[in-house]
Amino acid sequence: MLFWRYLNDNKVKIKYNIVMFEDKIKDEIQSSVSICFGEHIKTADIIIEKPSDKKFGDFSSNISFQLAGKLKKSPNDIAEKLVIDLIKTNNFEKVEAVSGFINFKLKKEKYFKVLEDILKNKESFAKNNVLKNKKIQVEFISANPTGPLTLANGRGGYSGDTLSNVLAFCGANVEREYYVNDGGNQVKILGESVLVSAGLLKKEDDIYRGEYIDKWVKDNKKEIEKLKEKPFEIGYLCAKYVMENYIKAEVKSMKIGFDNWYSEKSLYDRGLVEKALSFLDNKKLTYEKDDAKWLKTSEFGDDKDRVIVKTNGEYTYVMPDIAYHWEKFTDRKYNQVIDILGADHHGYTERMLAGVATLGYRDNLTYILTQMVRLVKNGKEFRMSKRKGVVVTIEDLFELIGGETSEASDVARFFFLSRSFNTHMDFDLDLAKERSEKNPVFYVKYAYARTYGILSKSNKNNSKPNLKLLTEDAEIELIDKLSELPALVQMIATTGDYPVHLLTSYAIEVAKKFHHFYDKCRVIDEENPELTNARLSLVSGTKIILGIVGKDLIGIDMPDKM
RNA sequence: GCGCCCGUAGCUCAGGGGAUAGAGCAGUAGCCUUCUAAGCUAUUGGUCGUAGGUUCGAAUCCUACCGGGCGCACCA
Repeated sequence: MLFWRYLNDNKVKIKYNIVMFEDKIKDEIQSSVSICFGEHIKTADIIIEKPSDKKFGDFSSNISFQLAGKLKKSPNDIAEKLVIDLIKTNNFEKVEAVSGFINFKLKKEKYFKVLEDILKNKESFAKNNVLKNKKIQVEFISANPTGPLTLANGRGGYSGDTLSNVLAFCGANVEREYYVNDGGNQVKILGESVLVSAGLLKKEDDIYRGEYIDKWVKDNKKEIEKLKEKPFEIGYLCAKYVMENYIKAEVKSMKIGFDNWYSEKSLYDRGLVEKALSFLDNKKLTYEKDDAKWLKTSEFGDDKDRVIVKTNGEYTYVMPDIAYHWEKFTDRKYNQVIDILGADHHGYTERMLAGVATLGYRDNLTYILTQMVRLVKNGKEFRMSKRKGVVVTIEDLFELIGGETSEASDVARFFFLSRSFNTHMDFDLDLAKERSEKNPVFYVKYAYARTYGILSKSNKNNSKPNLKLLTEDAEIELIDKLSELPALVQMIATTGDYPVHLLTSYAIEVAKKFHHFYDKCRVIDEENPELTNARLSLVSGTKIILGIVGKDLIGIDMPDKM
């Protein structure tokens, strides 16, 4: 009930939802309690929920349980007494007491207003302004430029992209950023790996291997020979190649658009690392010990202080990363930065949060950790052959899913997004490969294609639809489901852990309600143009909502035909 | 040893104080001279890891334990 608890707890008004009746219900309950029992209860203490089972009505209240102890009466007696008073208002078709709960059923015409709003406002139906004037950066993927993107990057990548979409829907000024680690030790290691591949260096451990390195070596023999004493420079060149030919291409095939590709090396080139360091020095947050320089992160929640300048004078990774975040807040002035990382970095996040706390921006930085992913095929973990390198790359994944890249990416996106970040995920290749109703992605896409099919088949009728004709359960339930989107979007953007996975569940639910409606209610009926017109409105509304959730938020293509 | 995450149907996962615990896949039985059957309907299947505690009420919160994953560098 996270969703409904949010609606009860939120301090911000939900822009539009059928739940706008919530406040009215609370007032009515308050007044009835006062009339029936002479007790005053604050509306803030009244909880309205939306029961999962429709037969319990549209809303329910557990107020009787809260009052039972105080009044020394059974919840059901209290509920029954309250119902008699509550039913006097005319908002509800039915108010009843069921095993202590009070259940409310809305009059049907309350739903028509929602559908009118969807048709009138289209995309903006789901938008709101709660993050207006907020400059938010979502940093994600940020994989080292030492090799192609992997499965884990896929999860983080799609999550970051979709979260950005949601934040933008709430009025935020969102920037997507990829931090290119082209300045650290891993670049030198990449350079050494190149030399190993070229036969100019003997080294067994701590090197990268893969076809992409061998290929680059083959095309750049001369250059490598010339720079063989400077592994960092070789690594830098190779990293550039990897960025351009692998990572950027993969990001593009994932249909993710970054606003910034931010270079780590540029931090050094612009002297920002020194600047950040002297800032910390001046604040007396550093000290010398054992010939190294330490940052007092333990004063900010870390379990011990961290070295930022090594004995040999080099920076540890902590220093440029702190400089990077410092720059985000002081120069670029983001109100909020959300970093998405794989769970194997969780030790790192604690350290960085402490590090950023020394700068005074602890509350402006949020880390999202996505748990591990493994591929499963025929019930067993799938592994790549040694020849291509042990890790599964994004390209491998798309190939395994099959079909066109764009479609494979949509499948991958939907699959990754349908699990909460905390779930250790098994990616079911057999289901992903399935191009049928079994695969939830196609289930949702098919619903959209159906709306298009019906609309294109119908004759345009410009007379104002009479929505009151939509009285079937299947119709009302569909509208009800459509009405939830605005609150869902807002909840995802403003709840601490950003549960974007709820979008895919929602898309499936809408598709399900729509398919059900399709089965129960014939839309185009020449004998009954008025009803046809009303139902076409509902189909249009569904198409709008599925379009928003699929295209604008989740970020998959929604085809007109399948 | 310490820290983070997970343990829910045969499988993959939602739900994270409320009413008989949900979905998809797998299984079973039906539905196409009618807007796309890539669909719909019905149905089988669960001691919510274990044991305590808090509560009118616990899958949900607390504690301990048992399983599994991942982290605990002057690597990044």
